[in-house]
Amino acid sequence: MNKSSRLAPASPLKLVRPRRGAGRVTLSDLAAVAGVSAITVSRFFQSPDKLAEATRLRIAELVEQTGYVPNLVAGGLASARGRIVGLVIPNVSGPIYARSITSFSETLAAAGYQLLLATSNFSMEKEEEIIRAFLGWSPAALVLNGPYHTPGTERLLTTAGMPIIETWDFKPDRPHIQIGFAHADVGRQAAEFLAPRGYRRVAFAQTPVEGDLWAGERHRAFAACLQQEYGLPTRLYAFDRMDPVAAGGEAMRALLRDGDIDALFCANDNVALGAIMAGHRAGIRMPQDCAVLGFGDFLFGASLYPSLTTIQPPAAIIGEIAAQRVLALLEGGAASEGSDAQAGAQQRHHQLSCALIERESV
Amino acid sequence: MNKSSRLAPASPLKLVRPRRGAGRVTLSDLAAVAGVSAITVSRFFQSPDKLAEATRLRIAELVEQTGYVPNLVAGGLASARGRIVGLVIPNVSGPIYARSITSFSETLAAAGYQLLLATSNFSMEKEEEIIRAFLGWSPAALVLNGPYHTPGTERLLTTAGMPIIETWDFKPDRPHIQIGFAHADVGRQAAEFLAPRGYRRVAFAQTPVEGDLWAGERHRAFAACLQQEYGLPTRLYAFDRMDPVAAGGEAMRALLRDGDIDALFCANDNVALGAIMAGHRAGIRMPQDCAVLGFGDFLFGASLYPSLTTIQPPAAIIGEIAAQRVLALLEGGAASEGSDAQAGAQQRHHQLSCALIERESV
DNA sequence: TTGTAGGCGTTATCAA
DNA sequence: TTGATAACGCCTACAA
Repeated sequence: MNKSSRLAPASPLKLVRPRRGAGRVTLSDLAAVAGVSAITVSRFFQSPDKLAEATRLRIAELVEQTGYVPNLVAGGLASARGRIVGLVIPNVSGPIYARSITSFSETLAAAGYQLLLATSNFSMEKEEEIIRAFLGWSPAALVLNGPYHTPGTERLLTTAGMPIIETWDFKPDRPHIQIGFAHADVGRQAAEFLAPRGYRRVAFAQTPVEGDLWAGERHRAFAACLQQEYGLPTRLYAFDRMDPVAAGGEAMRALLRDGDIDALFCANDNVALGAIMAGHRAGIRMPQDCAVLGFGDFLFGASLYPSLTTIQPPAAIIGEIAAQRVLALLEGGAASEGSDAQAGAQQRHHQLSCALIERESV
Repeated sequence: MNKSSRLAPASPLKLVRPRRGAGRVTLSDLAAVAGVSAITVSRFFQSPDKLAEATRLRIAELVEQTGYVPNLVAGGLASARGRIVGLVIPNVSGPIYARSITSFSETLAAAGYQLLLATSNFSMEKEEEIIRAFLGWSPAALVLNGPYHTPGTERLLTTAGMPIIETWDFKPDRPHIQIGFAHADVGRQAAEFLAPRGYRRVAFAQTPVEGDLWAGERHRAFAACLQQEYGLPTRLYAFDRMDPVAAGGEAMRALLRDGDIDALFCANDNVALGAIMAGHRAGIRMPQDCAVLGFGDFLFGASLYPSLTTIQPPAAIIGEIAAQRVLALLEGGAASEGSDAQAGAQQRHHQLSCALIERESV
């Protein structure tokens, strides 16, 4: 069948190449040289324990000598399940998702899965495009950020026929697996941390990143909790068209001009960094003149002056659970999203919480 | 041929599903409904202009109604060139590579390519594993960081038969396409910036990230240039087992203890951030008591106090050129790495340079 | 402008 | 423990 399965006369291991394909050594080439059938070589990779010792060794040697790498594209087509997982995130630049990606991809890689990655830049339309493109690769699973999608995306997802996981948020009524935390909880957490410490004139510094709906959720819950539980108003400082650190700086400058704020909850640690640096430049003492609370627990928080009190999302955990969840669903054979009766059902959703890291800035 | 190409009696668009495959609508299904052959539907996606207006419209409508997504796995197998590009980077957490990934993936996505991503964590062995796994997907191209690989990787690369691009470094004698800058140049650039400004007691703050060989290259060239051109010694502050920001803090504290350093060149901006914050904590004035020079031009540099003078690597440009280079090689049909006579030859290597962003800290 | 035939490299299925 | 055969869904080559 395979015309390339004869050997070049001179060197027994330099195999003749096929005409159209990638030009690589194939399973059949190896099989011909080893004197077995292709399926036997296939089994060498799939379930080596089902081969006779001698066969296994012979094939192992050949694989070593030829540098054969199985064609996963062909395998994916034949088995209808490629070992590839699609991950769509808002951006890679923010340290906030980076930690999730790292733990996610490392856990998956250990199980032999590869990561198809694309960034939506906080745009639901772009997310839909990406998902459509991903689906063409029949990924084993799809991991998205949060529950905000276009109707088109929702339609794609319901018919996708593979595990769909939404991360970094928690909305219990969703049809897909959820691994994350409620951003409203974070807002309340911040309010209930600041108010009892005597802060009465409180503000929120918004991130300038358009489409980051979560920052808005944190802000609303923060303000609502302060109002309802403590009768306190919240001022909002928001600036467009700049990076988050600069926006934090602007917020701090505006706040000092207004002169009546004693605690600033920042949309994230980058914003907080900008606020703190602007505070230094203005010569104020922190937290005495103005306390600063962050969100994200970025790398630099502990090294700032004052070191940053912040709310730490379970970034690495999210990535790890997502990966484990994917693997459990796939390896367990319960790959269909409708299989609620399976083992996954009781822990379909993972509601996590954020830790408040108390340092100097509050 | 395709047993699923008949319609279910009740609803004209609910297609019968095949037995073994992914269970999705296929090209043949669509073709049967449209009353054309499969290849015509294929052409609808490949070269729509070659179809008759009426045919195109009919197929377009069907695609819309069924939500058909072409199976890229099958397409990749048939055409031996999947629209997928492998990218291996040291890590996603550092903002330094993030910008490259973003511009790279966005340029590629616009051309319909997907990104297979994995992180080597600065380990050459892990890089080899990743590349081996990637090769199984027959990526259209492979983009790596720098020229440091295991012998096994080198072997894989020479026989891979696809464009290989090494980024973020520049070593002209490499067999693969290079897009980056010489880190030694950065070291010299720093030396020739500091020395003429009267800084005589100079130190380098090393990053604690093991395997980041480039920081070492910058340091060596920095020290060598200062020694040879200006007769100045360079002190090295290096700390292990901590994050880069903390290492910068330690460096600054050590430096202040030693009391005889007036300029600190940091392995990157995270290290510089730590140094500046430790400076604030110690109550020194910067740059008067100690100047700080960074590398990387991270987001926060402009917002620090003092704002950070730093060396800006062409991160986004690297990603963009890499993507364009990949596309040119692929679309131009010159996908083979040996095709030097092609258009790519004269700009095979791209040596870029870094800009020195002068702000307040030096 | 459209179609036919055959193959891409692997795995599922069934049989030995 | 191993093999023969037929998909998997699409694309290339060639033909009409």
